[in-house]
Amino acid sequence: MSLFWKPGAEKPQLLDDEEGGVLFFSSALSSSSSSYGYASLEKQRQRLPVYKYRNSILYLVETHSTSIVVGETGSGKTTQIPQYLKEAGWADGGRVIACTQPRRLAVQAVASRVAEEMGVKLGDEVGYTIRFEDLTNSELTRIKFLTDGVLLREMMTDPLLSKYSVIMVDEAHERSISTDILLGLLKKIQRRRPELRLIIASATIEAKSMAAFFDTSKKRRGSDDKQHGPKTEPAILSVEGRGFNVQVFYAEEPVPDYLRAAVSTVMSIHNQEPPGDILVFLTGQDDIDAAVELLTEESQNNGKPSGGLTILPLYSGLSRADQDLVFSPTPRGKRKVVISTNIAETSLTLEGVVYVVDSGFSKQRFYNPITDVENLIVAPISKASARQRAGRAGRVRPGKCYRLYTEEYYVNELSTEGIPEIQRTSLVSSVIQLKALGIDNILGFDWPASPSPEAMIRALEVLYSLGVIDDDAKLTSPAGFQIAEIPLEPMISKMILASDELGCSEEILTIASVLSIQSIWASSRGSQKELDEAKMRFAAAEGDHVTFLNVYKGFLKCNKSPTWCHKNFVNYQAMKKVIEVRGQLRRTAQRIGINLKSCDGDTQVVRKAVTAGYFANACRLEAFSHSGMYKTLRGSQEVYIHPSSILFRVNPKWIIFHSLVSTDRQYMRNVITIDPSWLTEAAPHFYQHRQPDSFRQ
DNA sequence: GAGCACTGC
Repeated sequence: MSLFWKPGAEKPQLLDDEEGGVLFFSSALSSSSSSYGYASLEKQRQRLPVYKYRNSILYLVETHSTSIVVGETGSGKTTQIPQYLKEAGWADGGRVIACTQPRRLAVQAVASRVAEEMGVKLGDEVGYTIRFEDLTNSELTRIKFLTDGVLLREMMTDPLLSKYSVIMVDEAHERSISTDILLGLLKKIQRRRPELRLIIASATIEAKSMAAFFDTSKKRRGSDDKQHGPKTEPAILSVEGRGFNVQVFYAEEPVPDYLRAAVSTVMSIHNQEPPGDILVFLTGQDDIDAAVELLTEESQNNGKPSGGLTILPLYSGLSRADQDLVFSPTPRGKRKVVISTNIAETSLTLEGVVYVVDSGFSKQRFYNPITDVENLIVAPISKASARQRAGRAGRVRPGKCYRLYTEEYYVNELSTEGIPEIQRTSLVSSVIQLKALGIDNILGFDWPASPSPEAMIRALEVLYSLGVIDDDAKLTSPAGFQIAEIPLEPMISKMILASDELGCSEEILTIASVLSIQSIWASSRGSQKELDEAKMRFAAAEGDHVTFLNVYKGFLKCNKSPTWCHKNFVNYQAMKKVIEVRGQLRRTAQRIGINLKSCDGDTQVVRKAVTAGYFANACRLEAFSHSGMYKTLRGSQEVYIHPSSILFRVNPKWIIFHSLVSTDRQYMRNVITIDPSWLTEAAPHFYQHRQPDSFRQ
């Protein structure tokens, strides 16, 4: 540490190439090429821990089909390994080195860093591809960063990924669905392309289980020695990180209320510890808002005026402006406290954090294949998560982590790693993707972690009912192939397909785009009542989907004006995204032969198209229910219209919902009125046998 | 009259 940064001066550019969490200092980023010369960049590269392993890594990649690199935060593996490979000739002869990331932001940030280090223009020799953005040049690009989802899509046109010589799958420990599917498929590709090299890079992975997955040497024992090719047994290499030491403290006794415990822990840190920001991990918006309020109270009773704390919430539902507040520098004499969801564990990196308070819980998605319902449940985190959270305290100097659970609990109760996403979600999208890649035996697919047979069977049932697969579980033609081509949930894609015949594709493309955005309403600002009133200006008696069409129309009519959005409680950023997604879907729709046509306000055909995709979510109002209770036609599950819906308290007799949110009750979000006769029209195989009973008026 | 961890094509 011979370099010191003078307070008040511009901070040096910081770029986290490990967790995918990146903090941009835009001014530093744009001026960096002029302020840092090539030599200093080269020196920076050599100071990274991974530099010592350069030759070992190149040797392993040369001699092994698969290499597993375990590198802790700050090791430099993501930015350096692709460059080492390039320098060693792996990109010669027109070949390309690929490096995948789970997140778009990480792809962009790492690519621009590497381009800068190599002194080339981003998009030439070094490029990246994410949805909506392809900054590569097929002639020039030798190192390509991309999201793992994009690489999966690329396999649809080039199943063997033949242009790549080395594929590095980064952040593999996160075990996202796309990463797992990608790993399964890459293992298959390796058999056909022995010259392909894989690098699995991760922070805390159970390297041995990953190595076992890629180890095909046993089956080939005896022939291995005679072959001149690479060893099929994976190599494992560990690279140390560059983070500072973090001292971990545990609760002496189990904590009855983690919210209060978190607040009092923050207060005692504030009162007893030297300066440094505090990051608190809680589970969700509710918890966080409550903790902010409680902490604000406590800190005001603390003697000092305003308590010396700047307290900020952080979760994805916040507007961009509110999220950006956590990055603003802490005022002199103040201490910043950020109370956050898991978003600060991987997606966002906060500099200046010295203390972490870890509740030990997070919200996790679980899927019930019997009811086909996904739930968000507060559950204990894994040891890997706990370590990751603690590490957030050691980015700028040695830090401290306070765990609101006992050491015994950590050792005995927390699982080593989380449950892979593939075992916690509906498999409908994954199955259709594999089918489209020609993997017909889904049950026999070699997954890094197998999903449950129940979930696989349920996915096949759903796809069959949508007409995506036939009696032999093969993709139908053309419908199945068309639906696989659209990058959305198969139910939405089916809706788009149906809109072609019904002559309302323009409207359905709008609805599909809105449904794929979190929310188009500006919810965090102003009172709830005002938002509700604003919504009523767009309200359609037919339901939320048609209401979305009215908002979209208004947005176009005012020339996409931010002022109009503000006035109408519409989220401007979200609407811009709707336009973007819609544009992409429109191009995809045209490519697969869908006629673009508007139904000019005929909402009946629009609702029929929605029914074609979501018939399984049909509900009927209980005849004598005063509380607005509905029952699903399939399964007779008790459900209620969510208060955010335009049809809340209207309670039409027959409706279809887009999704369920389960809390104390099952709430239907985004509902639309239908005529029950459309159900048998849309899905005769699904509803015919139930007609006598369920359809009585 | 109540609530949406986080990604991604």
